[in-house]
Amino acid sequence: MDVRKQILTQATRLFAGQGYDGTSVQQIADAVGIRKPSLLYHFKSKDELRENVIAEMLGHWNAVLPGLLLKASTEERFDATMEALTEFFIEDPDRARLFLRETLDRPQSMKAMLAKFVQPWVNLLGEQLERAKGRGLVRADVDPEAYAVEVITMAVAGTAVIDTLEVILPGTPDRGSTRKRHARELIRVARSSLYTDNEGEK
Amino acid sequence: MDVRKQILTQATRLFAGQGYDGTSVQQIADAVGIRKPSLLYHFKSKDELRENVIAEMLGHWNAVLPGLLLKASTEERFDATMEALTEFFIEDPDRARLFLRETLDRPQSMKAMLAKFVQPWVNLLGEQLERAKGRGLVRADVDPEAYAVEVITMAVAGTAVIDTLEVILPGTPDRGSTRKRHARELIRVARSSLYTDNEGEK
DNA sequence: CGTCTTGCCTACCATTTGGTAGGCATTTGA
DNA sequence: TCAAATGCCTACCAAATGGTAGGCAAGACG
Repeated sequence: MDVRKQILTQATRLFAGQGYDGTSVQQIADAVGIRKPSLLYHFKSKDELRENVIAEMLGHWNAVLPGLLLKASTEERFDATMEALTEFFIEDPDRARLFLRETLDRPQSMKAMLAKFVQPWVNLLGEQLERAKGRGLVRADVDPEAYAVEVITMAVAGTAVIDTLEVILPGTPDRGSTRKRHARELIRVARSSLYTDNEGEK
Repeated sequence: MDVRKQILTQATRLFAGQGYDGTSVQQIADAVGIRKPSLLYHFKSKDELRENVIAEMLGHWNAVLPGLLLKASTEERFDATMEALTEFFIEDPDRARLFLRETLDRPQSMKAMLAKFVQPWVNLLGEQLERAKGRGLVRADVDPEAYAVEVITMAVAGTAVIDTLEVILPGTPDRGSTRKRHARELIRVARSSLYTDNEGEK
């Protein structure tokens, strides 16, 4: 079972970095250190391998996300959700790249996945935000679901491309601090555009 | 010269939709209605075709952007820049998808491009924002360049994937209105997270 | 007129692609 | 102990890939 895991790891890395079409089964086998047919013994086809790579990432996601979203929305600490979301992707930017590529390459299947796993939570969050709006906690002109979409996009895409976009940031010493700078500003933008000024800021 | 243009158009469409590696020269030729070697008569290689597709998009960009950024920063209407940026991509989402794919697929060459065409403008904007901060127009905790990166990411990636993410937005009637909803919230987020509350809001 | 260039074509090529057939050890387990 | 399953291999395959060679018609032009 160890080899299977290695294949998944290498496939994830390569798919995230070069895309599905840009990666050959041969390359993955080379990275693992086995022959191509050995790889195809573990995964019947390249497509099945892809599905397993995605499923693995979804597994991580689903293990963490629901609890977070629920906790955040009941306690009305919406920004905590987003911090956790950001952390999930920053922890391993390959996740973000993979997710983004899948969205670009297979929009239809991604729609199905989003409808199943993400939409219910966003709707729940939307209701909570709508209520918080009534109490003056959240800005009146926020479009809750659209806001969620923007923030998710910012977190996923931002993390996927930050290492490339860092050339824009002047005088940032190393990669780690660039990522931190990105994470901090992302959270600041998300928070300050959501809460009314007297509240959300502590 | 008409055929050449058609090739570029179809290649742009297909590269944006399926990626460079996911698109074959044959497919592009089919879309144009010519044979593969005829296409390779106009562009010596697939890679040269790609370069021309990118160059064409960059041409549009460079014709519009500098004037906008300059105007916006001298008049201190920073949000106007961002509205224009958003419009540029929403006008043709293939641009956003192409741009995003290129960033994922060829980060090195994208870095070079960004350093040359985008970074100077972001730095200029950064200085302006820093000054505006001193005068209490812009929030004190804004990281100007990081902010620009977040907003650019949101505009490009958001537009690239909005048609897929729309399943998250409940009860949006048609594609056009989903895009409008995205554009409005994007601008709201960017604006309200930049300006201090008494100013930027009219 | 005749030659040259342009633009497209058919025919072909080597290489790489995802995938299969089937053999050969090693481990499992009745 | 002996057969079956496991895990990896070599050898192969058809199809598709990016790209080349070279022909052929039509317009440009001295």
